[in-house]
Amino acid sequence: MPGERLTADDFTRSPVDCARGLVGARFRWNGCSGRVVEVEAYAAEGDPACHTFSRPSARRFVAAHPPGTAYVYLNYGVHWLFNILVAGPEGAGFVLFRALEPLTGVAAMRRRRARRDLRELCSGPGKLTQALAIREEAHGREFLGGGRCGLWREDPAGGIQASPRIGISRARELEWRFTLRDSPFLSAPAPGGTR
DNA sequence: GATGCGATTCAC
DNA sequence: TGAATCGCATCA
Repeated sequence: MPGERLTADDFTRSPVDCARGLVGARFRWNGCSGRVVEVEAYAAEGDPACHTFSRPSARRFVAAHPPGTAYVYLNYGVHWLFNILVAGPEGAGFVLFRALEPLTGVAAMRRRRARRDLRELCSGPGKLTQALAIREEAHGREFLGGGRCGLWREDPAGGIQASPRIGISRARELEWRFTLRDSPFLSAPAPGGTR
């Protein structure tokens, strides 16, 4: 049973707090849903790995949209990556969704992914957008209050681990990747300690 | 206008 | 281990 629904207000703390607080949450998107088992935080200020560091367009996006807005972009010219905009007194940034534990709509996920194993459906930022059919049309959308999409708080039973973010070249020292401990649905094992 | 680089995934 | 593939930033 999902807990209370998340609103834009839940994305007004720091990007790190928002990311950590999302682990375990139920994510629903147009008939599919999953448990959030892996996210990363990116800070608009002082984080060289964040798009805002080198992209004026990302800075314009942050300035022009409210917290809770979807930030979706094409990576490597191949994969759509899904983020949620964070904006508040503690700073702005993004939470990148990196992996889900599939819960409902599994047949559609399997069809879109052309994979059968549950662990191969949403175990990566590009995989989960393909499984849930999240594409560029979601970019800039306020989806938290929608009837078919949204997030619901849920206890991260098992605990949360913090570890370095994946696939970045800058600011590797920051442990801003948050994973549900021992989940078999992660994009990669988490080496970090309990947090 | 041309060049280089990715918050990745999958096949080889 | 390397190809696929393209928007955006940077430079000429």
